[in-house]
Amino acid sequence: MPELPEVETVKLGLQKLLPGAQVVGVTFDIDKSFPNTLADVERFLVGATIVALKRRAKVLLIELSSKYSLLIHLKMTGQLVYIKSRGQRAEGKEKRFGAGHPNDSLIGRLPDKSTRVTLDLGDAKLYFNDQRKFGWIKLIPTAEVSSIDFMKKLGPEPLASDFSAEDFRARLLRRPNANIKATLLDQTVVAGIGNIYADEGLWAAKIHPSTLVKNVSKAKLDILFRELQAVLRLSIEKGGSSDRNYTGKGSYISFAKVFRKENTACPRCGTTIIKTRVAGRGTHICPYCQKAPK
DNA sequence: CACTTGACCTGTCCGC
DNA sequence: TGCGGACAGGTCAAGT
Repeated sequence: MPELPEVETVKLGLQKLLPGAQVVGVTFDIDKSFPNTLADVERFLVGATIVALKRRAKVLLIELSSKYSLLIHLKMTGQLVYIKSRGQRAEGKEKRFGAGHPNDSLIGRLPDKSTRVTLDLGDAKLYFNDQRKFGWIKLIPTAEVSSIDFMKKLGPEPLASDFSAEDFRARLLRRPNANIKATLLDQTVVAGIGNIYADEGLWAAKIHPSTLVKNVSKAKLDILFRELQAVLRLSIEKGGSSDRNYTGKGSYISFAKVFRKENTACPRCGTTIIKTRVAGRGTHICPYCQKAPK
């Protein structure tokens, strides 16, 4: 899925389009993607006005005037597509957000078989598409959002102004015997880091992803903290990594140093980047800069 | 308990 | 062209 920078990009894009819009209708199937009851949806979603967009970790929050919020997790292939209704459509009004989608070329012919939920906003529609069906949308009272299981377990936001290198180190060290990549991917340790930014951060800090947390020096953990923040910030600035998330944006992936760069030269030392497997995930490293632990 | 691996789904790509 | 298997930016349950 979209990781923290991608979801932040979705939020920033939709923030310009959704607030003030009224939800006049909803089309969905009650399934794992959207577990709420029809009664709840009719009562707290239909008729409500969108008030604000927020993000926590990789979750997008759409706050409604009904005091409920839509929580959206895009997981691997989730995507939000905003399309002005026919007749009111102006050039460039189709905006797609989130992971790449095989039907991008069919934009304007939604819904399609990957569409799980359609919000009718009167003069526009917002589609939640998710090919692999891992993603979800939940309608939850805004006051209870932070106390649902998923949100409760999340670690701190890595870019929060009060999140320090000391906090970062202390939290990683709660899993001393796990490898550092798995620990970075653990959302209860730090929220929002996924496979791309774990690989990029570890490369920047010259740490092999298989290294046990307890074997990474304090100095290296401090460097990792700084580099991860830098990589997340740069990606947000570039509009995230999703190659097709919304037209003309999402250029971070072209700034990636190792992610999906196997068989190319390490920009630091020239050694060929390799792809391997760590923590059950495809993992990209420079075998010279990132020495494997003994 | 700490940590790792498989499953969840659908689609694509790659080798035979 | 067809088929099997591996893989995909995430998270949870089940396994060791």
